[in-house]
Amino acid sequence: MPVCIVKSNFQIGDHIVTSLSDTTSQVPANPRSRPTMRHVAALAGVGVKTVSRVINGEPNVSAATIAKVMAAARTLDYQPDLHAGNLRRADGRTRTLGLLVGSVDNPFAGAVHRAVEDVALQHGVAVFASSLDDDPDREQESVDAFLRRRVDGLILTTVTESQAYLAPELRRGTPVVFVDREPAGITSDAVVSDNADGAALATRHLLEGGHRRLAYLGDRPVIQTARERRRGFLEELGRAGVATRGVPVVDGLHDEESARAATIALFDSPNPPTAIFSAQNLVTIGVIRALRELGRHHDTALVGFDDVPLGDLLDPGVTVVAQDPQGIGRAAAERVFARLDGDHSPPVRTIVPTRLIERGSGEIPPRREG
Amino acid sequence: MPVCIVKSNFQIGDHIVTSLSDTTSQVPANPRSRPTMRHVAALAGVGVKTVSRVINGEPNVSAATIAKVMAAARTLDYQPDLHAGNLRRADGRTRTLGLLVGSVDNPFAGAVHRAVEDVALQHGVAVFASSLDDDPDREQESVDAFLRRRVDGLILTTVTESQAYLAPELRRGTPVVFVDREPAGITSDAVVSDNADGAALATRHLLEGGHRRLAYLGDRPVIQTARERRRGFLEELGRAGVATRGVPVVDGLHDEESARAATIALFDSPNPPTAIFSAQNLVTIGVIRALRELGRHHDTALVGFDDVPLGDLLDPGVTVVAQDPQGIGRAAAERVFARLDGDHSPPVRTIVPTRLIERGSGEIPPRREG
DNA sequence: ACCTAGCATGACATCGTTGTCAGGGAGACA
DNA sequence: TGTCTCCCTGACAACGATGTCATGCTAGGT
Repeated sequence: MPVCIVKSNFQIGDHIVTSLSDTTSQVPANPRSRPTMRHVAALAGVGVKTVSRVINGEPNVSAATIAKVMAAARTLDYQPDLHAGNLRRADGRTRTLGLLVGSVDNPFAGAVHRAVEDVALQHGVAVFASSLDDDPDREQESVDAFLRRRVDGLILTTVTESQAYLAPELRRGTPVVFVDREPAGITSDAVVSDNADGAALATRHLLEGGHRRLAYLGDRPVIQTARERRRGFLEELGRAGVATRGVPVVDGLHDEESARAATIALFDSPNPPTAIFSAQNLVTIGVIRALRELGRHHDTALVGFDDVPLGDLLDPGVTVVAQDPQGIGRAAAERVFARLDGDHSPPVRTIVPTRLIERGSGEIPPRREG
Repeated sequence: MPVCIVKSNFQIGDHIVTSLSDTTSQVPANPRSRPTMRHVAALAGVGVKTVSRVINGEPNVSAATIAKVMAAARTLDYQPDLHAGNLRRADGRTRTLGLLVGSVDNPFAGAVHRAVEDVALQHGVAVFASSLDDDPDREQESVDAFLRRRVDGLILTTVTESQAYLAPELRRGTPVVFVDREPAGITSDAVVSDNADGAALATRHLLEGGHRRLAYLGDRPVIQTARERRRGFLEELGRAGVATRGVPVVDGLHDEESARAATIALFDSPNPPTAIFSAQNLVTIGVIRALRELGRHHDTALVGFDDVPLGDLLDPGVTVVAQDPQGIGRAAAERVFARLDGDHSPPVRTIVPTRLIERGSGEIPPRREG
């Protein structure tokens, strides 16, 4: 059937017969090889540049030629090679974007990713997504992998001490937007929640509930947001005139299990806290598990930073300071595209607001004891 | 500062001075342009091919030359262009993989994605991730975008009626692995849960609990897994000798809200079900919300297909037939790499087992009434 | 001193595409 | 009929890298 079409449409110009090697016959020699513009051109009986014009919708091609070329392209199932085109194309854009998040298997990152993808899709841009796993080496490797593939822009969550290694790339004009955590050793656009402020909000909520024996459970201090949240917690206690000496501050919790163990240890002391601020979503879940095990989930207040899936269906409902991962992802992607569209204004820090969602656990009053 | 280094290291060979145009001076003219191998070669005072050898770790380069080239590459912050190399490279691999999932913002897809990424990382392969949104057009566009970027392999969740459009690509030898849903109109590797079997397992569990008035709530029948799960449910009822006439089978539920509404409607009938099988995770959540609103969550049994985040912390705990998204992702990625490594055996269907997790909601006994 | 083998190196063509440019043909206008 | 456009079209170089091949050099054997 395709042979039919070939015969009826195909006219060989002498120059083609003499100049083409046997690897470039009118139809790819074996079906395992991929058709190129030259194959399409030969089959349509036109020059490669004309095929290029048709494929890219350039003007000044006759309707008859367009039809011939489209037919040939369809017959061969031709797909243009974006990267080959890019090599020569003036703007040098790969229409590709690199996204680095904590882990793609994490509700916060998933929402960020989805928002980025939606904005990218409108621009015809594909997204590389990688997981950071809070490993500096993985960060470097991911960024390298992105740059070797010549992404048009980067959206990064980082864990290295300094991102100065990105300075040359920034000078070359590649947009880099930091999400979730602010950059160090370099200035560039950033889209973040106000972590200190959100933590203070959570803390104030507990203080206003009458609690005075609070505890902080959070992630490792190498993580910038963890430091900010701890700062917000402690500063709010200071503002309220609560002595921070003796306030349990447990750092370095990275998953449910460590948070659960830390919580249990906390209640093994003579004067356990009446309220807990857990500064990360996995930590919050670990705390919930521990409180249930201890049977303290109805007499210990809990406010978490970052929302927890189905937090409203638990008993008690989980009060959280929720971030807006969708908003963060969208804003970050929009920054990238604004930069690509020629926005050369100084770097901006976009702060996406957090909000307190009261669901019960944060409204438990202090126990009267001790 | 960089100028210093340049001066001390740089030796110009005559042939370079005469042959290079002004656009290719020893250092990129302005810092916005990206250094190429020619820049590195000029700065190191060697030929481009030698730079290529060093960058790719090919043998037969003297230690001194290697040092010179590395120094030059570091000075210029050179990053090889993977796609340009690919154009000429024998194997034609982009070390890139396309992954299409329901939505990257979905716990099941997140786990699949993460597992795929981990396997890919071991092979030095980057992953494009896109969301399908159960939209056939989006499927086609995503696959096109992947192919134009010459991914080495595809891992796809699909929603088109037929994936025959992939036949030419398959003939060219691109590995295509279908995940979660089986392909139609084409044969290729697939990695899926046994949906009918899992649904039957859930149904049997409810029947063994003594229930006879069951209801099915599921996703749109255009989705292959939705059809399979419904089939498993109905066939199990048949095997148990329960008449399927009059059994409420509600299709087309796509999100929490529609599932919630459908559940409420179900209880608006004279003889509501004593047990519900919800065939998708968002549907399960919608059902839970509805049952709570109606105050029936402690007297109506519920088994969901696919796990629900924090399902063990709810009251009652959510009994589910859990899939193994990690296992699915890993198996799919391993199939792709096996094919890339030359495995030409016939397509295989890998079935990743499901398992029943009893947490309470599925063990509620039937109400005695009516 | 001569030959040979093998290492080290760079010139050149090439991958698939697009930018540039030149040329041919048709129609408009004098 | 002759010119001047404008539209179509294809040859060719170029993008940044690698495969191929030829060449120069050094060390080793006679």
